[in-house]
Order: sequence, then structure tokens, then C-alpha cells
Amino acid sequence: MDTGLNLDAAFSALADPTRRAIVGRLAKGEATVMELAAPFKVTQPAISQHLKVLEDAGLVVRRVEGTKRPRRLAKAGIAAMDQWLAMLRKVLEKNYDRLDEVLADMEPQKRGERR
Amino acid sequence: MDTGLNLDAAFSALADPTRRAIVGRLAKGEATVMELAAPFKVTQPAISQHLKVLEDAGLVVRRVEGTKRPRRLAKAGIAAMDQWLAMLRKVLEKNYDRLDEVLADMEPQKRGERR
DNA sequence: GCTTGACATAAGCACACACTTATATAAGCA
DNA sequence: TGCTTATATAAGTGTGTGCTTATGTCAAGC
Repeated sequence: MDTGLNLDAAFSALADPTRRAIVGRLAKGEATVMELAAPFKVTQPAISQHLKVLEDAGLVVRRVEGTKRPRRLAKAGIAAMDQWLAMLRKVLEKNYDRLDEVLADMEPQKRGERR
Repeated sequence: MDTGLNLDAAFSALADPTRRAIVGRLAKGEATVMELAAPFKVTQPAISQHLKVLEDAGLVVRRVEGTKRPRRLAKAGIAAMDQWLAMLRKVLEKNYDRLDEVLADMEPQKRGERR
């Protein structure tokens, strides 16, 4: 029942804080590699590698402009994750039982076997 | 702008297909470790380890019932990711140029740290 | 044509991760 | 009391990831 889109790649791409920051920057609009690299301490190759991960995940697309390769967000990848999460959100909003949640959190642990 | 929840942990937890399947199963309701392990070819310890990752990410909570430890979905973690993605979706759908406008357009209560 | 600027790719390394088997703990039951 | 069930933790191992430096490519400008 899967759409075939790569959720693995999308979620693991966004697992990295640098890549989430890149995506956050691209939410403001198109940007070149150099522009994307500027705020970070890492080198340009590192950013290029991050961008490759984001592109392979379908979250970002590339354009050619002279010697530059501006990136922007891709709708497909974002939509796929969003859809998966929407399913969970729907379940939670419908079934969430506040009291049970509280009780689970307050469960006595006298024997200290937790974590 | 931090929800207090760890997006790093949440996204990387869901990067693993086994863990996404576990979450998918929990969307149908509470389940024990053995029940969660059944559909997979991996061993029980592996599932316990996956569950620890999901719990640390705030996506799943535990309850004590005799010798069993049934898990269920936790609303907070899912909501945090959902919110982050909603911001991106909004940018893509509305074709905004600037993130600022999107943030200004979002519900005030969802923008900052509450409580 | 040669240099520069913008990027991609390659190789190597340290560390994180998913898995395994083996063992520990705790509750229920004969 | 011991045996079984449910789960957690430990230790070891192979694989993956993120970073680095070094180098390659390709378009622009002189």
C-alpha cells in the first residue's frame, strides 16, 4: 500500500540537523551551494554531499544557471512524509486518552527497572 | 521556536523502516513487545532496542502491566514533526517567497513554546 | 588559452547504528 | 521453589554516515 516514494530516504535525510537547516533555508527561497554553505562551519564539499542526500530523497531539486546550481524545495518528497504523518495525527487526535497517558507516565517503578 | 522535543531523534527514529512499521502497528492500538516483534524476522532484543529509540524520541510511551510492557503512540513527538513539516508544506502550497510570511500566517499558539 | 569561481567527486577516517547471541531481571504459575 | 514467559541489557561485529583534504570539471572573463 505504499506510494513507492522513498520514505526511508526522506526521513533519514531530515534526521540530520544540518540538512534540516538547509531545508529551512530553502523554504525562504532558492539558493546556491555557496549561499547554503555560508552559515555553517563545515566545508563546501560537505554541503554538496548533504544536498545530494536531499536530492536523492526527493526533497530538493537542482537548476542550472551558468556555473551555479541553485537548489529549491521539491514538493513530492515533503508531501509523502506529510501524508504519512497525517495518518498518525488522525489516529492520535481521535483516540488520544489523556488519563491513560497520565497514568502511564506516573506508573510506579519501585524496582527501578526502568531505563 | 523549539517545541522542547528532539526533532533530530524523532526524524532519525522514523528513518528506519522497521521502526516506521512499529509505529504503524501502534497506530492501530497498544501492543506488547512480543506482539510488535511477531511480524518481523529480527529477534526480540532488536525490537526492544528499536522501542527504546522510539521512546527516547518521544514517539512512544510505555505502560506496566504484570510482566508486560505495552507501548502506545505518544502525541507530542508526532505533533512536533507534523508541525515542522506543516511549515514546509505551507511554503510549497502557497508558493511563498519568504518564510517570515508563513510564520506570521500560522496559528500563534503553534509558533512558540507553550507551558 | 589560461585563470578563476562554483561546484562535484574521491579517498580515507572516526564514530554511530542495526543486528546478533548470551545473559539478567521480574512476574506468573505448577 | 523452581520453571516459564516477557522483556531488558551487554558485548561483539559488520555496515553506514559525516566529515575532512585533494582533485576534477565546466562555464565566464580576461
